[in-house]
Formats: sequence, structure tokens, C-alpha cells
Amino acid sequence: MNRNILTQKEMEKLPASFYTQAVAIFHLNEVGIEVKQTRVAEWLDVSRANVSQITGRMQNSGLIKFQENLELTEKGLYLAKTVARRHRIVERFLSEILGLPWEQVYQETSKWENILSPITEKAMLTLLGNPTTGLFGNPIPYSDYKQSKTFNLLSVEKDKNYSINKITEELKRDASMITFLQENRIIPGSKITIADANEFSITVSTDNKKFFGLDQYIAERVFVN
Amino acid sequence: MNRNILTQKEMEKLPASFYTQAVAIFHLNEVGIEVKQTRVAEWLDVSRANVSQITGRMQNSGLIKFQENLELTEKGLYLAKTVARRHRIVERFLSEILGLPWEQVYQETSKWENILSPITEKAMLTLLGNPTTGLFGNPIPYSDYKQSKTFNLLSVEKDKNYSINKITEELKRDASMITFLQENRIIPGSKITIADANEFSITVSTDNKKFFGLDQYIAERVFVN
DNA sequence: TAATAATGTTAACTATACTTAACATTTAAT
DNA sequence: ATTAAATGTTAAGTATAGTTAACATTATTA
Repeated sequence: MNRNILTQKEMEKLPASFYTQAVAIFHLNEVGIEVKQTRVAEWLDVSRANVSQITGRMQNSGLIKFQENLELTEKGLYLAKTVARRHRIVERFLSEILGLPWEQVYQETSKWENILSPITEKAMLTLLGNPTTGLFGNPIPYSDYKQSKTFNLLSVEKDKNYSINKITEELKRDASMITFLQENRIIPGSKITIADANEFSITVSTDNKKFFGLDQYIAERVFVN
Repeated sequence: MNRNILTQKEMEKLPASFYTQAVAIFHLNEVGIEVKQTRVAEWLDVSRANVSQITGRMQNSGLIKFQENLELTEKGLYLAKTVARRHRIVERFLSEILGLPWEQVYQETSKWENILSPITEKAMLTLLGNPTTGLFGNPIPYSDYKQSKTFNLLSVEKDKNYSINKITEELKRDASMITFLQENRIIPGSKITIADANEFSITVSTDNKKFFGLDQYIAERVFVN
């Protein structure tokens, strides 16, 4: 028995909370937040006590290690990537096949990612034409995503044109933010023109042609190339 | 407050076991099995003790009444129909849009029916072209399904041609049965010719042209017109 | 340094969703 | 009428998934 590999059977027996917490850790890593239990609790909107208990059980199951920060083991990373993969496939599916508006997509995705089986995952991916990123440009794990040099809108030059590459998971956590992004066409693939940039906010226009401002928090989390 | 109407909000707060048990009662009614707690336990493959407890809680919530048999209240029936509706929409969706084989469809459907929201339900229905039945010919509640006179294969005449109308939920409970049905094209819409019929079994051929026998248990649960 | 904030744990609870075992009641057959 | 089968309940237990409250540590920062 190879203790490092999570089989499909084993994975199906794991409680839902392990899925949820594993992918939360994955997302926190991705957006560059130190993975403290407190961060996980905030990310998932549950109590620290709850995260502490689940952490204990996940350690027993060999999914995470916890010293300074929470760290996924090989097994745990596999679990997390599997869920992240489903998350991003479902995201696209709900938007492109079912035609849901973005703010609905976000609400639904978390329910779907826990139940998708390998066979439905595969079917969806085929139907979508094997994309390598989710709706917001984040890579689908185990796809043949190719990383390109990107930088966020804080490190961008005035009067230049860029193409939006991705929006971090962090910005998706607020429904009104998602609406704002979609309305202003801050979506992967859009062209974006920087009209003005200073260290606190930038003024841009997208496909829409209308100028609008983006504060530092947003600008830092939108990546272009 | 109208106690007879279940709002979407209220419904979302109900525990998953209520959904499961409500739709089980609905299915038992549909196939004509007396709704005893023991039947529900068998249908769902759980202990009688478990059904007994859930029954108590569902009575407190005004979803069922229990004297001789279990009976859905107006609220409970609405819940059950909602889940049955999702069940049958998902069934078609998994088969026709995602292209899953029938035996996979059955396994997946039970997971999906608990998480579908009204908006995804609607989107799927539209994508499917507003069907009025599930994959097996059973009516989608709240669709404009029109009932036609059907009879089962036990009450059928020799040397006549029929068209398969539906297969009851009972036959779907066994994966190998589903495979058998699909392989032999015992599916709604297929033509079926009765080569021989006696009171214990019948010999038929479908679109495939090959003759084969159907025992009483199956014949009783396949409806034609 | 002393106070404050951040972090993590433990205990005690609640609700859900199951189980097995023992028991009681009802219904059906011999 | 007695036995056997079917049905339903209760008790006691497990695991999951949460909560709040109290407490202890560890970092900051004034």
C-alpha cells in the first residue's frame, strides 16, 4: 500500500469537511496568504474551534501537517487539486453551458464541487472543449495549462494596453464584487487600457470604453499581460 | 403565514434526510407500494430505526402524517415533487447532455438532486428543450405532462406491436437491471413486439430484432401503449 | 515592559444521520 | 388460539459538522 497516493475509493470515504478545508488551504496558498488556522476559518466563514478540530482529524488521516502554518501533504495536495479542478470546471460549465450569471455561478459552484465524480468531470471538460483555466483565468489542476508572465494592475504602466489574464479567488468571495467585475468587463480575455495610475488607485477602461477607477485592493488582484 | 406553503428559503433549511424520505414516499406511492416505514427503509437501504426517527421529525415539521401508512401533507408533497422533478431533469441531463451510460446516470442522480437550485433546474430544462418526462418515461412534476392510457407487459396481447411508454422507478434500483434494459433497448420510445405471452413470462423483441424473455417482475413494471 | 492583539485549544453543547440490540405491538397463518 | 412474522419504537452508541465560552500562548506594539 502506497501511503502517498489517495485512491478514488479512499477519497470518497473522506468527510466533506476535509475536501472543503483542503481546497481552502490550496486557495490561500495560491493567493499568497499565510495559511494560519485563523485564515482558513475566515476564508470558510466558520469558527476557529471548528478548524482546529478538523485540522486534528486531517493530520491523523495524513492529509496535512501543522507547525507554523498548515501544509498539505502529498495526499492532501492531491485532494485539494482534485477539488480545485472540479471547482474550475464547474465554474465554466455553469457559465458557458447553463448560462448562469457570474454571481450565481459562485454560489452554486461550492455545492457542485463536492459531488462531481471523475466521469462527470470528464464529460463536462470534453463538452467545454478542454479549457485549461476556470472562468476567472485560474489554472485547472492537471490540465495542460501553460503559465505566462503576468503582473497585477498595481505594477502596470500608464497609457498602455493590456489583456486581462486572471482574477484571484480572493475577489470572488464577495457577490457584489463579482457583479462589479462582470458589469465592467474585468474578465479574462478583455482588453484593458490604463488611463492613469498612481500608487493608490488606477483609472482604466475595458471593452466598454467607459473610464472607471479601481482601488488598490482590486488592482492588486487582477493580473494582466 | 400560510403553513401550507413551503417557501424556497424554508426548503433550503430542511435537512437532507427530509428530502430523501419525502421523495422515497412519493416513489413508493407512484409504484403502488403501501407506504410503511419498513418499505421506506428498504427503498432507501437504511435501518427501520432511522426511518422512525426521521418520521418523527418530519411530523413535527408538518411534512408527513403517520397513521396506518405514511402520508405526505400538502407541504411534504410539494417537497417530494420538487425533488422528483429535479431527479428526472438531472437524469435526462446526465444522459443527453453529458452522455453518461444509464447505469452511471442512476448512481449520479441521487447526489445531484439534493443540490440543484431553481435556477440551474430551469437552465437544464431549457437546454433539454422542456421535456415532460425523465429518461425512463416518468412524468416531471409541474411540467405539462399529459397522461395517456398505458398498461404493463403482463396485460398485453400476443403478436401485437406496442411502444414503450415508461419503466417504473422500482426497476431502476438495481444497476445490472439498468444495464439489461439499456442493452435490450427497453427504453421509452422503443417499439416492442410481443412474440409470446403467458401468465409467467413473455417473449419480446425490440428495435434490436433479437427475441428474449422477460420475467413477470420486469413485465409488470414496463408500461406500453 | 506591560498591555493588547492574534492564534490555537479544550470543554460543553446542539443537530444531523446513521447503527445495533432489545422490546412491544400488531397482523397473519397454521 | 397459538405461533410466527412484520412492524415500529426506544435506548445507547458513533461520526460528522458546527457553535460559544473560557483559557493559554505567542506575538506585537505603545
